[in-house]
Amino acid sequence: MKIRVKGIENQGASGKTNSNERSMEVLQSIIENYIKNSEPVGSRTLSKTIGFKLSPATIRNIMSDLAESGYLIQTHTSAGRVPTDKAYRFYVDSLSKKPAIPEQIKQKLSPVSIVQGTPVEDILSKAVHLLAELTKFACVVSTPKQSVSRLQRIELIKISEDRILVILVTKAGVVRDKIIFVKENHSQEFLSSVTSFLNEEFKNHSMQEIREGIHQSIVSDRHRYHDLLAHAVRLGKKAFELNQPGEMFIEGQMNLLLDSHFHEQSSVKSLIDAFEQKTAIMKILDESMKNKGVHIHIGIENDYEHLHKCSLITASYRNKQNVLGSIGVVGPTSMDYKSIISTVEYTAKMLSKTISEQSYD
Amino acid sequence: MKIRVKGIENQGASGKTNSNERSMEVLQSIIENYIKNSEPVGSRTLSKTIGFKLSPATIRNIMSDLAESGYLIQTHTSAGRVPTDKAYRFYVDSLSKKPAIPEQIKQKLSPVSIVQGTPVEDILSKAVHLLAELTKFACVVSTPKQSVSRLQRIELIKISEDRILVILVTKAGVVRDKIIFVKENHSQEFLSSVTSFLNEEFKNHSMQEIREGIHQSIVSDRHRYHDLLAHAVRLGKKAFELNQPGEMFIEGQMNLLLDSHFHEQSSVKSLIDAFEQKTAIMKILDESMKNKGVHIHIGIENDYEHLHKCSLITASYRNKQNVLGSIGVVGPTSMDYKSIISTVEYTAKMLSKTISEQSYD
DNA sequence: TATTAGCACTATTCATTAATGAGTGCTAAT
DNA sequence: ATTAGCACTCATTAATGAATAGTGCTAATA
Repeated sequence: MKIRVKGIENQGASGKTNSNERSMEVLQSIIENYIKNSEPVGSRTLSKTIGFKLSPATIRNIMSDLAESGYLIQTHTSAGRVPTDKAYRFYVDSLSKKPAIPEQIKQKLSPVSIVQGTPVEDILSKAVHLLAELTKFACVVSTPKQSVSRLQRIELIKISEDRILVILVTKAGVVRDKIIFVKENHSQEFLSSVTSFLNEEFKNHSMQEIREGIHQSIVSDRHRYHDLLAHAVRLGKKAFELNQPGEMFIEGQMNLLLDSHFHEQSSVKSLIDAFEQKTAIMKILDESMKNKGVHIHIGIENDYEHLHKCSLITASYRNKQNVLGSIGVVGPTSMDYKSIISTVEYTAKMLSKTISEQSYD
Repeated sequence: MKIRVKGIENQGASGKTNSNERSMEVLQSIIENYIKNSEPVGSRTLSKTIGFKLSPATIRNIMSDLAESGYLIQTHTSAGRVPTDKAYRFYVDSLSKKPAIPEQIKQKLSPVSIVQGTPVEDILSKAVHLLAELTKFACVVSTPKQSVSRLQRIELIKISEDRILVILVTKAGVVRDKIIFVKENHSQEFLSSVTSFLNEEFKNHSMQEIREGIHQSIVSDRHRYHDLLAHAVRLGKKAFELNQPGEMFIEGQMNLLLDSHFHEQSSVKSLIDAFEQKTAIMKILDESMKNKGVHIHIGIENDYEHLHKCSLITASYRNKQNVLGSIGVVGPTSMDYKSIISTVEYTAKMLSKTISEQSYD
């Protein structure tokens, strides 16, 4: 039986790091070649692209090993090799220095291009649009979670006898509205006093805290306030109740169709499903908020089956106080990770900067 | 030279309405057949589907005439015939009685399924989502134009020394916000008095009127109000300045990809462009607000070249007072007009009903 | 001992060809 | 006016074979 150093994995077992490093380099070349041309790469081609430092035969041997270790697959006997998700993971993990952002992209993403006073939603929408334009893939951005954002101001506006318009303004600059229905016919003056009570009491608290704290207020402070203010708290409870699920903007879905990797009928159908019920992507965006930096989900790593042929690159954005949401790219597993990663990262950074400038504190 | 009754067009010229009616029926059958199967329809097939009332040969003659009059084309010599946009126009115009809406659709679109107190944007988004689900095409809806909608309430909230958050609530139930920048450091009390002045002055007026009238106020009323209120009007002017361009929600773009008619690379590219720069579709939606009922734009009738392979079915929605916007479907020219038309119509109706119930008057 | 050249083998792709079939247009018969 | 019949056209399909790109293995080589 022939003994061979088997690619990257068992570098510990065999002392020979040399042949191993070479395997890694070959794998990297294969991946970059495939990313560039979207075609299975063969030994001869590869030998050429690395400048004939290794003969096709040698490369074949290495490739064979890499295939055995699960980094490459062949679509058929006489075809070249294609990187697996495992290969992409290796590739991404071994990426160290990020490429410089092209000046053109920098300019497009410059926060200057956003008019002062623009609502946060519009900024997000613009950012995700730009990202889609730059990456030529589908892009998503999640709107700031209400629960974490801090109250800047609440307004209660009487609309009719039994309807009150609630407007919540958060420090992040997000305005949410909702109508609540009430049995009592409160006067606008009464509502105004409730408003100032709620503002005094809860300004700068997060929605989460408010929702949890408001019941306490009722209990502990009941004796302090007269009956009217008990009413007020009940009203406030209703007002803060709106726990909006958190939205998501999608842009450039159609870009994916131009990509050769999604030409097969089946994967198109998958993508449609994935975007249709947005929960899976939303979950990934949420997850991305928990840690700093860029997050990368490659193909099969995604829990959601319909995304098995996609990779997602996400990064969170924030204002001075809090992480607010995430922005990201959805593309084929063979996307150009190097440039996409840095584009997403830069976009998120600019987005954070812009929003921080617009934030109310 | 052979003389023949040439299809539908010259029915005035030849007294023989009989053969003409038959042409129409044949054309109708061809269209419906094509809509159903998306395949060129031949004389034999058609003879079968209409129950052998006419022989293939006769049908061939009729078809030949229809082709000459521009209602049918052949993709190649030995293929069946395909309806032209002109044919669809004829077909649509001759549609009279609408089919009953299936109970299932009625249920899905029932306004009951919308929670009370939902912001208008959310209602629109839900409606367009449902429409896309029902029609399996791409659907669009335009948000209420600000200019026509009437002011319910304006609020000015001090955010920082130089920033004021303006919130406009319209009678249609739309809430818009914007930050304005000011040089003077106004107190919140001052802003409150400005707020009540503006509310008193402009409640129930359309944004359009307000924008036009506010300058007059400055001129004519300057002597009536002291200096402080002149300030107020200037502030108001800035506040009402925001003439948001009117947005559009798109849903189900991906549905179009599943449609066989858009499989060719070129038409996909066209569609992407069409949805990318939304102005063309927006224009059609705007146009649709001017008249009641369902509007139909078939293929080549669209001004915008990228939409030449699409038909748009639109209908406006309204509250009790005003027409607010339009909702519509974008699909292939060979869509099932009968059912799509009635679905769009019904959706618009339900949407109007829902919004009217939510409206603030 | 690692590398490489050489060769047999395999599977795809591409162009060519031929058969099939759907459909038309025309002419003559009804 | 309608229809049957027939020649003709063109797309689609399947089959064939040549060209091509690739592998795996073995033996020669540095």
